[in-house]
Amino acid sequence: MAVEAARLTIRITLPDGSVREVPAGTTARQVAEQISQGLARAATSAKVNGETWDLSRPINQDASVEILKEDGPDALYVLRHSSAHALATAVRQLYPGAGIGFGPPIDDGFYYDFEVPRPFTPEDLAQIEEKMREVAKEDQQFARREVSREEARELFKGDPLKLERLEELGPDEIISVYTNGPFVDLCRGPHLPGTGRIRHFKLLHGAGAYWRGDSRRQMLQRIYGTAWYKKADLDQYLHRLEEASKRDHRMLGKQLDLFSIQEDVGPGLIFWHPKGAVIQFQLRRLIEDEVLKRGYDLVYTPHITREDLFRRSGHLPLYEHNQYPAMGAGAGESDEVRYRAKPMNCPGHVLIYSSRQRSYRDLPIRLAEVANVYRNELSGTLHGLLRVRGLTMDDAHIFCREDQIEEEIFQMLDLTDHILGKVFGLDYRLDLATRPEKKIGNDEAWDVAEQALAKALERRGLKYGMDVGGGAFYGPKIDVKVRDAIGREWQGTTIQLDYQLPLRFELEYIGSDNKPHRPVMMHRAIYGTIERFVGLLIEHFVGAFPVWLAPEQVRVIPITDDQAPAAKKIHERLRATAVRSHLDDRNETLNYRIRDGELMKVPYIVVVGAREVEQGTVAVRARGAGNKQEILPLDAFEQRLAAEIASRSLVLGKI
RNA sequence: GCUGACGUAGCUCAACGGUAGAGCAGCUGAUUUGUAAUCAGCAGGCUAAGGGUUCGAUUCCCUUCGUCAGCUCCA
Repeated sequence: MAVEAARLTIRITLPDGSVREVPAGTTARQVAEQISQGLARAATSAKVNGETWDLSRPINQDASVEILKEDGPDALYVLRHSSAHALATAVRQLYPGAGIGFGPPIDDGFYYDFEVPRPFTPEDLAQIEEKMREVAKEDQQFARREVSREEARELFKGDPLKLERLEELGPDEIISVYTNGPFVDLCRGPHLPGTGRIRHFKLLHGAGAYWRGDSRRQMLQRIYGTAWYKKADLDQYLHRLEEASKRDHRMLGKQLDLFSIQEDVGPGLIFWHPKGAVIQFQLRRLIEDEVLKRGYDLVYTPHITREDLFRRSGHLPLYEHNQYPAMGAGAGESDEVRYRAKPMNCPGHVLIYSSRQRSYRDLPIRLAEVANVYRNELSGTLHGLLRVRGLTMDDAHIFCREDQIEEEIFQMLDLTDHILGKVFGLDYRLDLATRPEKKIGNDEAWDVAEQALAKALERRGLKYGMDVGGGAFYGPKIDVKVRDAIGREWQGTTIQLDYQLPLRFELEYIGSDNKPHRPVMMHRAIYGTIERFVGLLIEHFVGAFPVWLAPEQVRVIPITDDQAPAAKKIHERLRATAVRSHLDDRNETLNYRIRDGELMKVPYIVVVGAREVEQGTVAVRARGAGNKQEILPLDAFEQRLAAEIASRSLVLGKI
């Protein structure tokens, strides 16, 4: 204590490496003012020894200090955090009894959760936004204060949600509260100097949200908003939201006539129209060809099975909430027999494995099946193709010896990269998901399994994140998150290790020691599900598929009826070489038909006029190329097209 | 499943509690087109379904189904 008191000055190191000696207790704002008034005005917060701090918080020790202006993610987080407080301030003024939950900054914005007797209506939101503008105009200063636990309890005695949070703070944690105008919040901070810096914001929507994210607890009313330092940034963000909705696969699916979901049949069940079915067909072909090259065998298994199978596998009762209820027995069977639609293929593949004796020489056995399964997903979670109840998994199960695990995982990661990275050009991110709360099997087995996955990932030199508690109930997994063009992440590929099913089904192989051993089992799906994958592809390509995947690859358009027979011949010749060609000889203008072809995102429009018929050429218009057409002999076009399809080129016109 | 909003022609959208409309698509005819919408005519609806209030309901209320956003869950 005596030593500290003796230190009247501290050393502040700035980003450029320069050092300033200032009195202890100097704030970042004072440091900024020393540098320049302009910097002080532009400052939003500061990085003190790597932590984001309020400008007004006294610095009492030697520190590195960086003044944060309005650019950069940290400064935006501060703005949005303060915006959340301004929102809560407004809500508290309009609804004095409102309980306050959490109000954090998030990507692109912020939210705050309120406990109110009646949910907010859109009109309420407009009114709240108005009030929030007043709060911003008043430029209420944010004041940070550290308080004792007792003091905090007193401060928030009317806020049960805050009290609950308060009691979770550890004994060593600093309890800080922030005050702006009439509003006090238990909050770690940091904040802007005042609400006056919150200028360009918009409340987006309200929604229910469970307190603490727990569906057993009360539902609070969450208000989402976005905030930016510059008006241009706000406008750009709102514009981006609009653009994003234009590439929504549900809308494009309708426009391009790819698929439908019909109320008469039920939610989450997909009708693949001819054009969408083409895409599914190509994906099936691709993966089936590829796994055959990689030593898998294809199998087919029943869609319904006796429910005892799922009892033995452990799906019942653990996974029952996701399964459709049991249906009755087949004719002639006992009334006590029940059947279930399969939610997963693993038990079926296990039965193929166990249908005969296996030798260590047979392993690994890799069984693949592009199969439909049915899962009774909660209605509120369904979302176009991205979350459905009738799923088509490109599923496979690998049965192998312990010493083969790492190599098999390694190979699966290679297959994943081949399909996602090379063929489709998608960026993806890996997560290692560990044991969940609801699980089967003991912790020792989980330890071994989790380590095996980590080892394979590391051997491949892949970066991965941890998803603690995110594993399947039967084993840990490596999940692949695919980012679509809008930036949202979806789980696609999944690679799962499973020690449980082999145990439950008492799987065996005869080892070189002539004794029975238990194989290890792995589950994996590269696309994840065809539905989700196609949905992602639609959004990724904005419906403009590469030629090999395009439902309609070529549209042949005769200029007048005189060329219709010749155009028909060209179309039929293309179709005979398995090119997906369509003839558009409708009684419409050329412009009309070109426009229609472009809107349907057909890669190549082949125009046939009198000159082309005479010379045996075609006038090819590539999608999106405007009126830059290319005239070439039909043979040459055919060859180029064939090469482009065969190479699965992602870029139009490139082989 | 939960909270809220929404559901009108094939699609996108209008219509104070007072006879349901438009554009596109479709059909018929004219037109025969050289690279993003030719013209005219016609047809298209138990306003998601069911119940209620009312002289009268697309409009107000209730129930069910579905969609959307978010939460929870998940491929």
